Amino acid sequence: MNIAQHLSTHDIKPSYQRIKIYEYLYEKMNHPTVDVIYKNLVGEIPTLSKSTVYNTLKLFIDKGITSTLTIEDNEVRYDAAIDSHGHFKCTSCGAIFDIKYDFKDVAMNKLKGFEVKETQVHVKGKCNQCLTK
Amino acid sequence: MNIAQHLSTHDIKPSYQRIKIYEYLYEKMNHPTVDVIYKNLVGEIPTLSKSTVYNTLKLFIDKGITSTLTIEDNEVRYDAAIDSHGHFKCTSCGAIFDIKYDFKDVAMNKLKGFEVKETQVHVKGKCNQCLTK
DNA sequence: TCTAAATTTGTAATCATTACAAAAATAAAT
DNA sequence: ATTTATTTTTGTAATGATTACAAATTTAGA
Repeated sequence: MNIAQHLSTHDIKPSYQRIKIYEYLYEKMNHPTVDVIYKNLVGEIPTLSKSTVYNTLKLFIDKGITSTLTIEDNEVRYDAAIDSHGHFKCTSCGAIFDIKYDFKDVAMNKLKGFEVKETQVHVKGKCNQCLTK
Repeated sequence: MNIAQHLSTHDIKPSYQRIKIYEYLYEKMNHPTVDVIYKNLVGEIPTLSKSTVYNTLKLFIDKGITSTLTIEDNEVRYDAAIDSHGHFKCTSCGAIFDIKYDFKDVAMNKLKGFEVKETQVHVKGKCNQCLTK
């Protein structure tokens, strides 16, 4: 995928920092926190500021090409995927897995007459690998 | 329900503050933040400290009689209900509704061999009342 | 009543995030 | 090509929620 083009299409001027940040999100798909993004890019962009990371992610969210997940009370994570999917966090190794779910099955009985804009499904436990150790 | 007894049963000494805080959680069922709990009780308990609210909620969670939900990135809310249920937050009036869902329907395909400890379902949108205004 | 333990409280420290203004970079205009 | 305006980035300070911690208070036991 051409990232500069992707940004432009969504009304975001493709600056160097923005391209790098989106590239990181998109290629790693590791649901990073701001801090993780910053630490991984500051080597390549020595002048990078955390403010820029915050600003850029906020812009991405405004323009609809990034979403957030808050699976742990104290850390916001970012995701280049914006389709409805859930997340599993392994409490042992910390890894986060995407999970698919069918929203039709979730809670529709109670939500008659409500307008649903966004759903988040978060699951915690132990992953396959950690269990077999 | 006898709150002092409920606390005792769960290995929590029923101090005045603890009873009042649990009573608030249990009777209001309004998924309050720490700040909301504090502001609502400080009239009745003038010496109350926010530290006590934090300490007490942490204790309740440790002992398994309270759970948390983080439907908004920046505010942790508390719930005396500990059974698996989801939450809908109206982005217009701010009200939070409990919603039931059947976890069997959520994500089981991907989670083969995983050990699930906790699930959270968060939905945002507009509630019935706000839509008909 | 005295002593020890548990609980509560207030304040300071921490940490993520936001606000904001200056600096740097980019684009537009002459 | 130079100046001017606009956008983006950066660094620092401010904010706000939460945690750490030690002193004060309360409760329980001897």
